[in-house]
Amino acid sequence: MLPLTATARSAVTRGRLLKSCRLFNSKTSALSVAGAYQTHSPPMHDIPEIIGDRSPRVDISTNSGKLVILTDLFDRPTEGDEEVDAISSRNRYIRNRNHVASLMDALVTSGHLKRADIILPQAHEILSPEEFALVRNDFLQMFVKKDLEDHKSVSYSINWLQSSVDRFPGIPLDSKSYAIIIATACRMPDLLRGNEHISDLMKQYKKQGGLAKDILQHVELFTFRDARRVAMNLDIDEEDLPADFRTDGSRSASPEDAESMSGSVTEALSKMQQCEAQDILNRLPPDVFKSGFDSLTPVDSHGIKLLRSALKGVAASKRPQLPVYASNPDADASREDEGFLHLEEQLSLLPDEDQTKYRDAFESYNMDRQLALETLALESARERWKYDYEQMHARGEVRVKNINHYLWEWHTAMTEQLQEELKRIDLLLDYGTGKPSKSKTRGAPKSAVTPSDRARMRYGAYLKLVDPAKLSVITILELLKMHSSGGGGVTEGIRTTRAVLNLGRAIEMEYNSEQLLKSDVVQTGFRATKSMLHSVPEFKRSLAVAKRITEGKNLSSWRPEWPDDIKAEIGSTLISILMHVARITVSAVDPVTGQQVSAIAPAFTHTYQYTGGLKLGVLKLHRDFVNKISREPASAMLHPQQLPMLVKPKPWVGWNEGAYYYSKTALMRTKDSAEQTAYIKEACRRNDLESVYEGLDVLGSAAWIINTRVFEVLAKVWNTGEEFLEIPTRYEGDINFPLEPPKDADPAVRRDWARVCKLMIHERRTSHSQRCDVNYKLEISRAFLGERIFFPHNIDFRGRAYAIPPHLNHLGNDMCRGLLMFWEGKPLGERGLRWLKIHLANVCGYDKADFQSRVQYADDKIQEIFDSADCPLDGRRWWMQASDPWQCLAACFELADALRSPDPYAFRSRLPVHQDGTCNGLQHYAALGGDIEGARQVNLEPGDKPQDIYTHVASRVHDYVKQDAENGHEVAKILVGKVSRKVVKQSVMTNVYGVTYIGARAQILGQLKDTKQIDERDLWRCAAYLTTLVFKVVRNLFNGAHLIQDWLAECAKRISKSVPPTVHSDLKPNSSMTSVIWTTPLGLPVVQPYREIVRKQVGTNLQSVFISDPYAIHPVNSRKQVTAFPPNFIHSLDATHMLLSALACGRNGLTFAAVHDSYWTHAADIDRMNAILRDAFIKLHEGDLVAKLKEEFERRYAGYMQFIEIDNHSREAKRITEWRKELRTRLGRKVTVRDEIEEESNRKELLNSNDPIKRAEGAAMMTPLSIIGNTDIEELKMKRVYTTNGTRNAVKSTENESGEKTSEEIIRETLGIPDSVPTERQETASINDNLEASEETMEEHSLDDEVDEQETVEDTDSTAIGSNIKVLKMRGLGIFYPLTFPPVPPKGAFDVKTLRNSLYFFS
Amino acid sequence: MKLGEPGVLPNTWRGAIGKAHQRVNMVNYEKSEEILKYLKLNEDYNKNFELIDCYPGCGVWSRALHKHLEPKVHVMLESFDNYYSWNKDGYNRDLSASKVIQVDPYKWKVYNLLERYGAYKPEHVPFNQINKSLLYTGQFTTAQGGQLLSQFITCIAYRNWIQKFGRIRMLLWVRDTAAFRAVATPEEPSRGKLSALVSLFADIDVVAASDSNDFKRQDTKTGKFLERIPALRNAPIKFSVDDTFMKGPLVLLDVKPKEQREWESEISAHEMEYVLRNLFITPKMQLRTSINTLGAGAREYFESRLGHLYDKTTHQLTPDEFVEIFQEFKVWPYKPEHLFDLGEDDLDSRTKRDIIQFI
DNA sequence: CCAATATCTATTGATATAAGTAATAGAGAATAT
DNA sequence: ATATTCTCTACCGACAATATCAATAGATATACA
Repeated sequence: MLPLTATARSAVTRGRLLKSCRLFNSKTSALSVAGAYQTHSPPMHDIPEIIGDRSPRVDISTNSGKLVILTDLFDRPTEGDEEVDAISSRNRYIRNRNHVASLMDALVTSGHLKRADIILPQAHEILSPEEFALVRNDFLQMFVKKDLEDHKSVSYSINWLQSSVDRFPGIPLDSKSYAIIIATACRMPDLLRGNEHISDLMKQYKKQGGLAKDILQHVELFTFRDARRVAMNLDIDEEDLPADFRTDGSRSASPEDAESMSGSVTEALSKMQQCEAQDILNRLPPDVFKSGFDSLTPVDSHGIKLLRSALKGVAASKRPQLPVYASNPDADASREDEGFLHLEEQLSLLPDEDQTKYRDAFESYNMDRQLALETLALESARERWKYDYEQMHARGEVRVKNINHYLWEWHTAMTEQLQEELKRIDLLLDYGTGKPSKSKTRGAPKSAVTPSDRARMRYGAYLKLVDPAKLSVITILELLKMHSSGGGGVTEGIRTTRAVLNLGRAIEMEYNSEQLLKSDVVQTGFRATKSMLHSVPEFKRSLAVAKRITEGKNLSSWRPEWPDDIKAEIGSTLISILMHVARITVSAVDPVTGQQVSAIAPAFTHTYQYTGGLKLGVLKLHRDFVNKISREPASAMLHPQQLPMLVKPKPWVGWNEGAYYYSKTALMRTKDSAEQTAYIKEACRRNDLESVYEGLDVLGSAAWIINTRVFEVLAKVWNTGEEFLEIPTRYEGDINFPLEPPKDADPAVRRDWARVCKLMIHERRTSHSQRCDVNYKLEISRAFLGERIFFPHNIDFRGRAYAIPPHLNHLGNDMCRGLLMFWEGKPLGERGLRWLKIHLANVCGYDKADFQSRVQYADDKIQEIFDSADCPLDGRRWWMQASDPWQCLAACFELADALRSPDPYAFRSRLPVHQDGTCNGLQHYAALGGDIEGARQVNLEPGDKPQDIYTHVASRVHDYVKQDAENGHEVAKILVGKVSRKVVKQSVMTNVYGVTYIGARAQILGQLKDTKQIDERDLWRCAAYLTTLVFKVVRNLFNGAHLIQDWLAECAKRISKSVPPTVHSDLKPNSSMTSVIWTTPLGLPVVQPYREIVRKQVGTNLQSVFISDPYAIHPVNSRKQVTAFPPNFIHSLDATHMLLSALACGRNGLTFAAVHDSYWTHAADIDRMNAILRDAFIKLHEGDLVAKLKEEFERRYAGYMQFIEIDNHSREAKRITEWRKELRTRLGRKVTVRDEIEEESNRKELLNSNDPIKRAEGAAMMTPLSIIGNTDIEELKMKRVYTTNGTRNAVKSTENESGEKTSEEIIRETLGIPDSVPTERQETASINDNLEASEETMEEHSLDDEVDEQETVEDTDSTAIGSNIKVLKMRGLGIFYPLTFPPVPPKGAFDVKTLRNSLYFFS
Repeated sequence: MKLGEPGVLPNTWRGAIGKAHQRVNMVNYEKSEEILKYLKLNEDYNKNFELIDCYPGCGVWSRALHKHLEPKVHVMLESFDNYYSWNKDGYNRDLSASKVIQVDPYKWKVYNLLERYGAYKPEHVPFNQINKSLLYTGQFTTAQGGQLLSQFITCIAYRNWIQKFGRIRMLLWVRDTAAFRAVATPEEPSRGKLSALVSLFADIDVVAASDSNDFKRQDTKTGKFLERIPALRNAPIKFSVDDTFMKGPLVLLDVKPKEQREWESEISAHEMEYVLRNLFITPKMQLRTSINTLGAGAREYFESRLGHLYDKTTHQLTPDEFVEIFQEFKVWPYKPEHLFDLGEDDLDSRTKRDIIQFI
């Protein structure tokens, strides 16, 4: 048992939240990848305290001896495979531990014990003994419960128990197994028989060597009374009883009390919880409203109402919503929406006592509502559908059904269908097997079990875990959500694979939440017990129970993730059922009669697309329904999972403990990588992530509120259905396709026509998606209007933080950001007002001037600002021209309010003000490299005004262009005066991410095209030319950065091609298993997940889907490892910087939010935040991070072998070759990588032995390494040979038409037709004419220019850096050599501390 | 003179050929003559016709064809430098009334231009008879051959491209991998969309094929269809790998477009493609099931009209039955709003804007 | 009860699918010679 | 072992080709009305 984590947390007051969370302690399950990690302890780097005196020490030293190094990741799959093979069962669909464990869980939980019993042997073979013991006990518990129910006895269970010993040798029954039965035996009506059983079992257990008291140790199973009975029955000494069952004098529980506790503890406690809830309900309002907060009343305290109105569920007093947004909510509603905020504002007028009281009540109230939000949202959606349905029927309006009407119909039909399905599953699971049927044919009987029935037996148990009505609601909501959020790369509809997997996952989540809730009941029960049963020993016991259950939960109920194929089967089953029942009325024009006809059609269709000749399954929603969606508000289509929270998120305490209270959320968004998961779990287990947790908690505890005024403007605009900023027009009706070309039109014409049509479809679909997205955002905003909301955060695998709720969060686009502001207001003060103005200038895009100018900018525009604030839509709409219009509008509101308030400095501002890193990636690079020039360019160095790197690069590039132009460079001439900031910006930015020449050129091409200043025919050459220049300039400017980038890449290359010292399977020569892993200064292990993707086909109800087995470990994709490492490393640093800043801000009482490299806080606190974030950056970079990284690599990959090539003409190479030949003859077979490495490790073992003879033996042994001996490996390594001019392209590309002549030229020439253009050219009049014409002119032009180009390109070498120097690669002899890393590039003279005074570092 | 022997074509070509190295060529003149005799082409095409000859390559087939039929116009379209000059200035320099043009017959535009500049001027002949004023041949023996074959067939369905002049017969050299898809009949394993289209719009014959024995022993997959597909195995004329340059499996297909039938005027080939494409996604499923891929509610709607076909699998459907389905589909009120296959639309914003502007 | 066998099923691996290739260029990996 | 061809081309949030068939391995019932 580990000590409780998170206890040493800082002063952040979490009140009861924290208390309850501690119970959710994280334990790495015994089943996770075993952590045979090595711990070295190099000297600790003494890191001085960070930021502010109130800050406790945060250890940001990377290498302080706490690396998580997991070495046995690769062993397991191999063993597992063997095990699976050993099973050799036809029912091999049970593939892995996860599968069998989850299946057992499902079968047991759903009560299909017979089937579970059949599966059990397989579990026995696949699972480890510990795992199996847990699974068996789970089974036993359910079995004995049934036994008691059915036979009023436990004798069957005892029989089963006995046989179990023989059936599963090697896995003795543990104390819990006995405890389970004994505890149940206590409840047998026949007390005597019960006692017999108890003593028999006890005897047996003792015979097995167990102690009686161990049995009673399982306090969660026994009631107080039963425990006493057992003890009495067996003459167990009082002292041997667990403390919980001792009578220590204070016992006062009446028999009734005790009786009420019998039966399942959980049930009883849940009863109590209800009491408590009732109690809260009764007690709360008077408490809350005592001080005259009557306006709170409309939002009653029973969370559900809020939930309903929030999710537009049934509010009995309200008329159903019109299918448009009320753009100006009526006064009442408005009051209601703003209720909490107004109250909060007036709070300061009250005595402290009342304030505290109010706050407590408010938290408690929100806690309840959060519970409701997380647990009842599905019902709420359903209620809403039902309500709409009934309303329409009551009014007789059934001709045109609205969405909710349909959804209700589907839901009811689907639920019914599902129940049928579940009945069938029941039958199959209970009787489907072991019932021999007869047949006349030889061989296996033609059983009545169809293939689909067999499938049912696979997934049925899982399906039974969630209530059918819930299944149906989830299915509908999930599909609608996926439909609107873009189907995963398909233009129309949803990828089937995505749909089935997501849906399967959603069901699993629901099940897990329910289970969690059940166990949570115990906790809340505990709270109730505390208040109600103070002196009863039962209380103590329940405390122990609660503790045991919550602690044990992680251990005993290893709730394994459902395998993907199961998810797919469940998802596809549900979808097929929905597809079967979901119907809508559609109408169309009969092409023959011309009449309007209508019919009932399925709402969903399953079709396919071909992409590149490969099939792709797609689910489509009927277009009539799609139209409905874009017309009607998203109302009850909101997916209730992962909404913003009403209370502070549960603090993070483990790899899946944090954020929401009633569902598990992963701390890290992993990419289905077992490796990543293993590392993060291990790091959590070792409490390495306290700082990360705390940082995320700070981000999560920022309270937000919807900016009502922005919301109103948005809603108004939305309702017009017109295009507005990024909101596209609402299209309805069919797309107006261009006329199909005549049948005999040229294939090219036809192709172009099809392209145009497809594009129009694409456009339409995109704008629909966008509108849906806005719709969702609006709907969420609307639901939470006036509420204090929180965004729980988690991290990606590099540590960057993201808000979990999708659609609406502050990381979203301009609109999302405009809609959100801080809940808490802080008086601006003088500085705050200034920052507010600067912020306004920033969001207008005026962010490249110095601060004073930005302030001036805001002052100058003050009339516009007022106008925008006063009449956002009816005025001059100045805000709309801003680069971030919605945020600008919000800023206008805020600034106008502030300035107009009697005392602007006292104005309580809620608007988050941003400080953005100026090219943050380069900032980190510059700091890493101590690169003075680079540091200046990205404002690490103090300056009077901000440096804009993009402008700078553009001007340097332009200098070159001018110079070349003067020298007669034709392309340069074209470009003079046309190299703008915008043209180079993207490429400079992406340079940090390792953009290639080709990629950058494409970007520049696009930008050039946009300027429209350059002739089409020159675009390519210009882009190519500019790209080389941009690369050159950037490399010069950030030389230090590039050295580091190269160093990082080189390390990644070596690592990803290295092999661990112990190779367990023969590798293909080029496949390596080592991914790049490093630890951020905050202790987060980052594992690059890039591996070869291996997917298999899995059949489902709809189609077969192609999914990967996430538990298989595949060779790394070393290319991806290499190219992604530099950016990932930098991102892991910027994430660290952000979390450090968050930590410090949190501890200093600032509200803090961040979008990676944009940090937000109240205007008034910007100065403090600026100091904090600078300090954090300095602390981060004070140590030599690159050197530390190298150290870490050297430790982490100690003993790894890298594949290098040495000069095969060297003496050593020749000897190695001979040695290999020798080895080959010795082994009598081909030498593998493994052989060679084994030889080497043998040698090492001998050398390290204590036995001198062995040592001598080792010394005498020959391996490639011993051959190389002390020779400098760098000398032996193949050198890159640079030669001028590659011959590569000389031979290539002769297949093209000769020269650059157009086909037309050639044809004319060959046919001897004069150049005069014939006049009969107009003959093909169609949409093609334009196309063709333009094509031709283009080609003619390029022909004209061709001569020039050849000349100019040849003799301008000023720009062609290295373009005709090719690396000639020669193959050497490959050997394995201990992995080493190149020396880190020398660090420049820049002192990172100087940035403390840099105003524009973040600005 | 026999090509393909060392020395006749310089070995250096191999390395220098680039993509053209994939092109397998018929280089046995006698064999070519044998094929031509078997085809009895001279009954239909004698002197007074034009010949479009794509990728003559080594030029042996072209030469044999030319000598055998003596077309009044012989247009050779050869994009690859070496092959081009080989034909123009070398091996085929003496052919009368012939032009070697260095353009890529892969490109549709080329045909427009050739027509515009009068490289060939075929007569328009009604669709009730084969147009004997034009013959189309070529060696489409790269990996793209299959694509071209498929598109040529589609062109027959649309009666566009050269097929707009009438029913133009085509002698197409393709690889076995391309040929076998086109020649399958209902219920044959390789029956698919292409062969369905072929059987609707053309009579196709395997005239000659490589001898499958030449490819048997190789562990590579090359040429295995020669063995597996009866139509190829039983080709009237067999030739050996030694008859080819670049030694690969080769099949000569004789494609004769069918006459235009009445239903063709009602049904857009676009719709036919859609129906075929979707039905052949699940070739072994009954129409009852597969018809649902045609659009929402298809099964229910067509039950009364096509129910008699519902038990058949797509794989079993005959051309006539397809026509029946086309015709019903044509008048289906609830057909999808468009019939495009939206796959492969990685249209970036630039192209998008261009095209939008164009509209 | 066993043995042998016929028959059935699940699993796995292989193969085909569609159908314009609009361009660019250089390194690294994979495959063929 | 060396040469040629094939592939991919910026990071993260946000993963996904499918139908069909042949071969094979494993399970299970068989001789009755």
